[in-house]
Amino acid sequence: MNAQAPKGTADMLPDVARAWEHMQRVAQDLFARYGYEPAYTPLFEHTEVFTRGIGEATDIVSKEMYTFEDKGGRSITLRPEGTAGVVRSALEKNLTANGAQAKLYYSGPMFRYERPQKGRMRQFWQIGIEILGAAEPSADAEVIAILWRYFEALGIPAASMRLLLNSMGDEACRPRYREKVAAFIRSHGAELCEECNRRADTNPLRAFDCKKSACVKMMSQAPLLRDELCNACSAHYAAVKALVDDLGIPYTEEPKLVRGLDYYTRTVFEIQVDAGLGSQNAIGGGGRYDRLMEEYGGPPTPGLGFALGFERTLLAMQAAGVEVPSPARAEVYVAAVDDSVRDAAFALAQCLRDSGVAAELDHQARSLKSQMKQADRLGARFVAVLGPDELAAGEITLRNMGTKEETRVALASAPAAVEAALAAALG
RNA sequence: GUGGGUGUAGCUCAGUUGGUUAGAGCGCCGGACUGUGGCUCCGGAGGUCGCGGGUUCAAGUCCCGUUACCCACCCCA
Repeated sequence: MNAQAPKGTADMLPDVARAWEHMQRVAQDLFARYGYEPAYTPLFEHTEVFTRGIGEATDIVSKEMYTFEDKGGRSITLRPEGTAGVVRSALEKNLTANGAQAKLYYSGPMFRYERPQKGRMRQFWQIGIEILGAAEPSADAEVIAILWRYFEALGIPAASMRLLLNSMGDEACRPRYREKVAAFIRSHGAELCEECNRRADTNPLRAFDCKKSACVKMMSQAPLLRDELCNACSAHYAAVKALVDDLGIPYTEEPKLVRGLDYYTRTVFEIQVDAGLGSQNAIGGGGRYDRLMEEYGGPPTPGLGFALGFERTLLAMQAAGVEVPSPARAEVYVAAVDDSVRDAAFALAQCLRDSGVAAELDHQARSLKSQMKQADRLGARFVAVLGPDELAAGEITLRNMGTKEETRVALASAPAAVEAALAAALG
């Protein structure tokens, strides 16, 4: 059989998995301080959850979803992002009934059928938060602050991060603006690419995302939503900016930041870095989606959130020279001198582990020398040597790997002696 | 979906104008006064040279195809 992982997937082996767990721990600790609670929704949903939420015309829905029919004839899709499922769940379970507020965070794999490259996978992991039922600008600023602080907490220097901010408007001003952009594209069709011309009908705002130089140039003269926002959106945006200013978090207004999902309203934001990500640059982003729950048939419920990419964030951390903490695999290595004491060594290791000490021992019947080498490699501070001599005397030889000092300790009180020795060595 | 690059030991790679048993470093295993690590020395294990055709007396080395990975376009986390 073919032992290769499918295209666009990657095994998370110890080095990466350790980083992943570290990132999760930092996230859990930080998010909890802001009052967010964990919530895990299914990895797959009814396809409609995504088509209605993300939007039929988006790249994600139109060409990147893993969609299949299950044995019951339902159309199922592996989640390409996390927000849609969380909002669907909040609606199903009535988490925001009677004006209640829900603050949730999650992490897990997302799936998009794309050509993989640096910082872009078919299965990729995201950590995200969502706050539902909160319409005030302070919610926007809180979510932005969490994302910023999270990257800082991981060791990515603030100076290497760029926070982009924009407002997408709402149902009062966006449709009007959309038509203006569509009209602009049609009137300059000759100078824009084919794709952008098509966008005039499907999703005119995406023309701002086009990378072709002619389009970039032309679109830079297109009307900006900033100038078309209704009073309410304009006031909301101003309030968010003022709050982020007060937090001392630097940002750049990017009127062309439109993001790839249709559900966004008002505030959208993205954090980018330049090093380590190949041709990608966004490590996290999000925005407000005040109409999403209604789109699912629920009551009008404001909400917003962010998602950050694990793989990209790790790349950014590596580019910044961040060392992921990695504990020693063993505090004590139990070495058996020969076969006659292996069972006793095994029992000793278990005893140490039961008392809370990280203990390792050999399972390959290796020589004592090889076991010592192994102990060194694993970073063990002590080796408990158990041989026929020790066993006969009811003792072990405890070797301090740093000082090479050896002391005889009673086997029966080994755990306590080891703990004391470890405490002394560390203190 | 399109384009470019690369596929040789666990890892990083070298393999000359096609020519005898395919190499190095690191890692791994064992040994260097019979029960002891980090340095050094010695020895050892480990490779269908991505896969399939073709050219040739002879191919890791040339040609064709195929596949995988990487990178880029597109888009996004």
